[in-house]
Amino acid sequence: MGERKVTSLDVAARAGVSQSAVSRVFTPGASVSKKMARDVRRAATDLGYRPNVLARSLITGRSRIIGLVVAYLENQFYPDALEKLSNALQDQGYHILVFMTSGAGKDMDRVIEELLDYQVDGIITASVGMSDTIAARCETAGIPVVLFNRGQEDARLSQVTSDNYDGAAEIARFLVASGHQRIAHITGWMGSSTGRDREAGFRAGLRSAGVDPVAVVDGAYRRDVAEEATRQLIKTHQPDAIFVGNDHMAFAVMDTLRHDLGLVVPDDVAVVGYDDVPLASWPSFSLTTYRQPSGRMVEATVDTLIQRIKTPGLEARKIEIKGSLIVRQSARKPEGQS
Amino acid sequence: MGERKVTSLDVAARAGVSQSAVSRVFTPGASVSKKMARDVRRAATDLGYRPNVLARSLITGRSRIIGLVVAYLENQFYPDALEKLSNALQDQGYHILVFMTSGAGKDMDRVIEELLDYQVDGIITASVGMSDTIAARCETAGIPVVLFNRGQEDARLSQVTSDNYDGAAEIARFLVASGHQRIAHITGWMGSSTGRDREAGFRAGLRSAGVDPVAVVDGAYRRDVAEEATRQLIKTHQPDAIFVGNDHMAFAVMDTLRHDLGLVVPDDVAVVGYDDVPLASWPSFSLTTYRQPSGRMVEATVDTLIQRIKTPGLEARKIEIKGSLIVRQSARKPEGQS
DNA sequence: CTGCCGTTTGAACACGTATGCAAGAGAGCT
DNA sequence: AGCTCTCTTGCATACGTGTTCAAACGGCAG
Repeated sequence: MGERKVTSLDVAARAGVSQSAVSRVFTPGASVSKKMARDVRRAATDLGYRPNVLARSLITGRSRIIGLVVAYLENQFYPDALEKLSNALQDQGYHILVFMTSGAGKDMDRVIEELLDYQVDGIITASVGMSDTIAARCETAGIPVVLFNRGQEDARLSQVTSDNYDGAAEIARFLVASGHQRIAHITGWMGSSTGRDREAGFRAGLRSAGVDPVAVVDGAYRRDVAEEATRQLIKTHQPDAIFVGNDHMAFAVMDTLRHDLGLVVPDDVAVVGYDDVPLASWPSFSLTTYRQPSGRMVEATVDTLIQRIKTPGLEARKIEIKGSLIVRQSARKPEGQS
Repeated sequence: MGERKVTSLDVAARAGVSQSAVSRVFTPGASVSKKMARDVRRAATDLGYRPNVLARSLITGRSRIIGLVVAYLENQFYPDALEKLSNALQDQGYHILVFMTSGAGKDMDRVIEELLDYQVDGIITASVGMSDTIAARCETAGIPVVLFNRGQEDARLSQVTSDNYDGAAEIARFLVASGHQRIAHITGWMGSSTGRDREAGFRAGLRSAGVDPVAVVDGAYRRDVAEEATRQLIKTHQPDAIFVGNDHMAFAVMDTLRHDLGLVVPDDVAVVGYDDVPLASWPSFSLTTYRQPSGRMVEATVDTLIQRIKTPGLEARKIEIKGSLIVRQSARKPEGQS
C-alpha cells in the first residue's frame, strides 16, 4: 500500500543532523550555515520530503488557510472574483477553503463554526453579511474578516466595495442626459448594502437632474424575480429606460424585453447594469454598465486581510474602489452628442 | 486583544474530568457514559469549545480537506460544478481547498506539491490532466485522485466523464437528420480527452450517416480561437451547421455569426454545443446542446473519492455518465418532422 | 462477602513540527 | 595563549488532539 510518510526526522537521520536543523532550513530567516543547508536540502529532495503544513500550523498558530464564504456562483462576478482571489492569495502563500451558504442566519452560524474548526487565518465573505454574534465570535478568536462587495455597519469588520452610490448616480445622470423621460429601476436585493446604496445613489442622481423615477421595484438579485418585474414594469409603467441592480439580472431583463415582449433594446427600452462582468461585453448583450474593478477590489481585499493577519492590533478598514461607466449598445447617447 | 484559545484541557478542567474524556465525547462511537457526555457537553458549550480539526488530523492522519485543482472558471460549467461539489462534500464533512493552475506542466507540479503540503485526503481535478510522475507521487502518498470531466489512460487515476463519444455521435446524426449537408466541427482542445473523444464520436456519427464533415478545426476551448475559427470557416467552407466542442465556445460562435457576419441562426447556420450550462437555456442563445448531467457527475465523483478514502485498497474507477440531447432553437429539425 | 465480567475512566504517549535555551565552534583581537 | 563575541547546532519542550493500556468501577451470581 502507501509508503510511510517522510518526516523531518527521516531527513535529519539521513543528513546526520538534528531534527531542529531540518526545521530551521525550511524556516525562512533562521540561522543556518551554508553547508548544513546544502546537506539538508539534498537529503530532503532525495527522500521527497516537504514540511507538513498542518503540524506546522499547530505550533505556529497560523494555518495559511483563508476561509471564503460565498452564497452562489451563478452570477459571473463571483467566479471571476474567486479566481482572482485564489491567485492573489496563492502568491502570498495562502490558500482558500470554500464554504457555501444559503446566507440564511442559521446556516451561516454552522458555516462559521466549521470555519473556526479549521483554524483559518482570515475570512473573506463574498456578498454575504454577518450577524453581530458571529462577528463578535471572530473578533474574540482573533480572526480578521473582510466583506467583499458588501458593507456593514459593524466596526469590527473590514469591507471592500465599489462606489455604489456615486456609480448609480452617474448612471442616473447618463440616462437623463441621453434624453430618457420615463426611467425605472429594478433594484438589487434591498436586504444588502449594495442594493440599498445603488438605489439611493440612483434616486439622488435622478433628483439632481430634476427627474422622478416612474417605478422602483426589488429584483432581489435573482433572474426569475427580475424577469417578472420586467413584465410588470412594461405593462404598468411603459419605461423607456431601466437601470438594473446588477448585470446578472440585467441579462434577464434584456432577454425578457427582446424575446418575451418583442421590444428593441435600446430603441424601445434602454438597459443599464452594474458590475461589468465578462458577459456584458459579449455582442449578444453589449450591456452598458458600471464597472466594478474586480482586480483592484481583490487586491485591496487581500492587502487588508494579510495586513490584519500580520499585525493583530490593526483596526478594520472600509475601502471604496472607484469604478467607471462603460457605455455600450444597450443604452447610449443619441447621435451627435458627446 | 484576542482571548486564549479554548482547548479540550480547559473543558476537562471545568467538567472535572480528564482530557481523554473530552476527546471521547467528541469522537463518534467511543465509550462514554450518559452522565459524562452531558457534563462535558455542557462545559464545552459554556466555554465555546470546538475541537481543533488541524490537531485532530495530525493524529488521525485525515484532514477532511479535499484539494480541487481547476484551470479557469470562465466557462460556466466549472463554477456550477464547484458549487455542487462543495455542497456535496460539505454534507459528508469535507471541505474544498482551491488551487488554480495554468495547467502547464511546471505549474501543475508546483500546485501538487502545495496540495500534498496540506495533507489533503483526496484530490479532484476539474478538466486538468496529470503527469505520470505526479500520479505516481499521489499514489505512493496514498491520496486518491479523481479527474472530473477529463479522462486519462493511467490506471491509478479515477475519472468521471459524460459519454462524450456517444453524445457527439448523437449530435452528428441529429444534424444529418435535420437535413444539413455541409457540416463543420470546431473541436475542443485536442490535447484533452474530452476534445478528442467528442471529435472522434462526431466523425463516427457522420460517417455512419454517410456524410463527411466539410471542415474540422481546433477551437482549444477558447472564445477568441473559436471566433477566429468561425470567421475562417464561413469564408472558406460555407457550412450550414457547426458542432462546437463546448457551450462556452458555442456562445462565441453564435455571437460571431450573428453580430459580426450578419448571419441568422439556425436558418443560415445551425449551431450545437456541448455541456448544457445554465446560459444555454437563456433566450438570447437558446442553444441546442448535449447535456452533461453535472449533478450526477458530481455525485459519482464524490462517491468514488470518499469510498477510496475510506477503503485505501480500492482500485481506481472510470465512470461514464450518460447525457442527453437538448434541442432548442439554435439547431432544430425542420417543421413536420418528429 | 467474594469473585467475576463488562463498562467507563484516566495516565501516558504519539502525531510532525517550531523554538527557547545553553552549549559548542570558530574568528578576531590583545 | 587567552579572551570575547558571533554564528551554529542540538536538546528539550510545546502545540491540541486521538488512542492504547491498565486500573477503577459497578453489578450480579454464588
